[in-house]
Amino acid sequence: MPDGTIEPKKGRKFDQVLEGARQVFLSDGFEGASVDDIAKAAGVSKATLYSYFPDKRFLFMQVAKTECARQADHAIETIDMDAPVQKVLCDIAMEMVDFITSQFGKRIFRICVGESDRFPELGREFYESGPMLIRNRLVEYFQKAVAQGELNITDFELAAEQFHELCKADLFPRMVFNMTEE
Amino acid sequence: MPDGTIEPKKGRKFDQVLEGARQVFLSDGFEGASVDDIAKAAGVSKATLYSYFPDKRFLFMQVAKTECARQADHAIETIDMDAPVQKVLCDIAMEMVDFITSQFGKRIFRICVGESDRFPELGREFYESGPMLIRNRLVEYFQKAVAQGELNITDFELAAEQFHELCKADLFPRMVFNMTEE
DNA sequence: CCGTAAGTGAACTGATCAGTTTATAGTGAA
DNA sequence: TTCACTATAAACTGATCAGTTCACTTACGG
Repeated sequence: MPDGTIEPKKGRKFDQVLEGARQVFLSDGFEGASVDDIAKAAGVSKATLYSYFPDKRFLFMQVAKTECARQADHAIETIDMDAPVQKVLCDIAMEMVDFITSQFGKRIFRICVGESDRFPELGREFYESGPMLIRNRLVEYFQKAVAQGELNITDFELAAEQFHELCKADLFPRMVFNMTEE
Repeated sequence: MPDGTIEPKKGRKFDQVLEGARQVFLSDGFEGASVDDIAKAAGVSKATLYSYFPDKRFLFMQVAKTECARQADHAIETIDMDAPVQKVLCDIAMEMVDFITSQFGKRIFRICVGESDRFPELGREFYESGPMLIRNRLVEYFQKAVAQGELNITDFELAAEQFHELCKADLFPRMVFNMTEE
C-alpha cells in the first residue's frame, strides 16, 4: 500500500456509497430515489451497495445522521459562547436560519416529516442527531446566563423551543407554501 | 327516488368517492394510498372514480382542500372576536393547538410537507385553503385591537406568524420526534 | 503467482400500482 | 320499449422498483 492511511474497516467503497446516496436522496427524497440511481451515482454496483447496507432505509438513516451531525458540529464550533448575550443569541439565530433555509435543511426536513409515518425511527434519530444537540446547547447556555443574572428564564426547555420557533416565524410557511425559489 | 334530496350535479357517487379518498389518504398518506384501496373504501369501481377525477393527485387536492376549508370555517365560527383580548388570543391559540395535534392536522401536514417537492401546487393550495385564512383573520384582529389601543404591534403579518409559531413551540418537535402516541 | 476477498454488470424475481379498456348491467326519462 | 347515461367488475398495460443471484473480473497480500 503506497500510503499508510488506514481504510475504514468497512471496505474500500463504503464512503463512496454514502456520498452517492447523499446526493441522490437529497435531490429526489426517500421514495423518489431509486437504489439503481444511487449505485450509479456512487459509481458502484448494486450488489456492492447491498453488501454494505442491509436495505434502503438503513442506508438513508446513515446518510441523514452523518449529514445532520456534521451540520450540528459546525454550528456548535462556529459560535463564541463567551460573547455578550445579545450577540450569542443573534449568532445562534443566524445559524438556525441558515440551516432551515439551506438545501440540505429543507430536503431532510421534508423527507423526515413526510416519511415518518411509515418510518418512525427516522424522525427520532434525525432529531437526536441534530436539532436536539443544538437545543441542549441552548438550554445549557440559558442556564449559565441566568446564573450570571443576564437572562431571566424559568422553563429552560420551553424557552429553547420558543426561541427556535421564533427563528422560523417568517420562513416556515414559505417552505410549505413553496413560493421561495430553491 | 325515495326522498326528494337533490344530488350534487356532479353525479350520484361523487361525494362517496371523496369520502373514501379522505379516509384512505388520511390513514396511508399520498404515496401510500393506492387507488384500488380508495375505490374499495368508497364502495365504487375504479372506472367510476376516474370518471370523476382525472388522476390521483387531483383527487388528493380536492380532499385536502375540502377538509382544510371545513376545519378553518369551524375555527372561525367558534371564536367570539368581541371577547376581551386575552380571551380571544387564548381561544385562537387553543384552536391552533387542537388543529396541530388532531389526527387530520398531523396527517395532512406530513403529506403536504413530504410531497411538496414532487407536487408543488399542493403545499400552496393547502396553505391558501386553510392556514392562510386563519392568518388573515388574526391580522385583521390585530389591526382592530391596535386601533382600539388594546395591543401594540407594528408588523401585523410577522406578529401573526410569531403567534402561530409560539403555539407550536412545545408540540412541534414531538411531532417530528414521533414520541407522542397517536 | 496464486488464492482470497471485494467488486461488477446484467439479468431476474416478485411485487405494486396508476390508469385504461371492455363487456355488461342498472336506471330514468321520453 | 328504447335511448342515453352512469356504473361495475375484472382483466390488462406498461412501468417502476427493491432486493437477489450468478458468472465473471480485479486487486492485493503472502
